Amino acid sequence: MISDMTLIEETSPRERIVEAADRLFNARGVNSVGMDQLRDAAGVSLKRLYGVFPTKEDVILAVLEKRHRMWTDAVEARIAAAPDARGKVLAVYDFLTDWFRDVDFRGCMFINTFAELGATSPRVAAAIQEHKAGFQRRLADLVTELGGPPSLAAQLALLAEGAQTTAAISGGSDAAAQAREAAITLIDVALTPGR
Amino acid sequence: MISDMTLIEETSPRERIVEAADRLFNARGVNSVGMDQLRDAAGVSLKRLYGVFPTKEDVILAVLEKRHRMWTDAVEARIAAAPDARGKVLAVYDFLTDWFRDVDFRGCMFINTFAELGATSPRVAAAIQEHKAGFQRRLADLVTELGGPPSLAAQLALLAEGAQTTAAISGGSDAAAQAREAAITLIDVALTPGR
DNA sequence: CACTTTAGAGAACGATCGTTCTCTTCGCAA
DNA sequence: TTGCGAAGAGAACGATCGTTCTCTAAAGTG
Repeated sequence: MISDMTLIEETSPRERIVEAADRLFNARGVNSVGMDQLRDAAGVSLKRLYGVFPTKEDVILAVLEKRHRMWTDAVEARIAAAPDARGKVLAVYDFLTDWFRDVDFRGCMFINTFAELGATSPRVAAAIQEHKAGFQRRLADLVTELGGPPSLAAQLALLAEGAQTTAAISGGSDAAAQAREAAITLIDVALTPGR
Repeated sequence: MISDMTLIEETSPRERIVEAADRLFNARGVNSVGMDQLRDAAGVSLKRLYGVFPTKEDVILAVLEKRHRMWTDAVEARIAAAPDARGKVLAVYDFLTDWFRDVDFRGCMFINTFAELGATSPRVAAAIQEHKAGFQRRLADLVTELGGPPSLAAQLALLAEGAQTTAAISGGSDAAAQAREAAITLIDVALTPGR
């Protein structure tokens, strides 16, 4: 025994499960992926799978947590790289542009999962609402730094959400560019002293 | 025999099936409703159900068609009641306001169904894309009447889509009002000669 | 080495799904 | 009345789901 704490040699079973679940859930939806396929994709026995996650709902919640973390980190990296407050707000749409170009993009998993389980699983619904609320809060902070009113933040959030569903359904990554253009207009108007 | 054409005495079995399916699909999602529950809700035998719709996918397509018709009719009624071109564009968001207030509102069924079946059923995916494309075309026509550029129509569509997902997930019908406000701003800027 | 614990492989279980089949009843033409 | 086609009620089927159980091999401990 090398250490008394659990040691991660390559990648832990938990990580492999979450990673495989993320990939499969994103590609085919939550309900279309069975636990057996999860076991095969993760290279883990069913016993261990259920040892780590007692329920499929727990797997889903873990995937959503990971998505939330990666999404937030990627957006924050974009924001941090922007030079000024205005650029920080627009960085959100730059992130969307890159994201929509990803070959694996199949829409926002939070929106998709809410459509599948929102009416059935309260825990999943709450996690999704928390994610969206967190994004809106972050956007509100950025808008406040910019000197804009809270109503502007709400409008910018609508543009981001609309871009995600439009990109998912109609395809094409230009939804992000259109959202960015609209955001620029809304910001300029909100920050113009006259009117 | 009263007539040689099929006579609709009360409501036809087909209508009853589609109406029940619409209500159940909207409330719990497409995959969570079985054909047996559909039979019970429609008051129809399984044999007749499968006689009218050979497949569950056909039921879903029929429900989407009905939704598309009712959605389009309701929006067009709002548009027709507006006095001028600008009001006709804003009528779209007035419709959203009313819609989100409906106690049965559970998000846009097209978005929800795409999340559930978009990756699995090409026919369903195509119907959904056609619905969204039709909305964008109608919006583009209204914007053209207004004298605005096509890019404005795309931006206004993003606001409408974002309002629908936001209202579905975060609840509250104020998403429509926020979208309307943003739309006013975008329209005003696009129609202002200077700049 | 003997023994206990652990974990892997996968069969099995009960539920539910979409779909089909069986059985029975009913309405109606001859 | 007799015979027949249509339709309702619901059992049944095969597949798949989430979850649990069994069996066996391996590994750590005395």
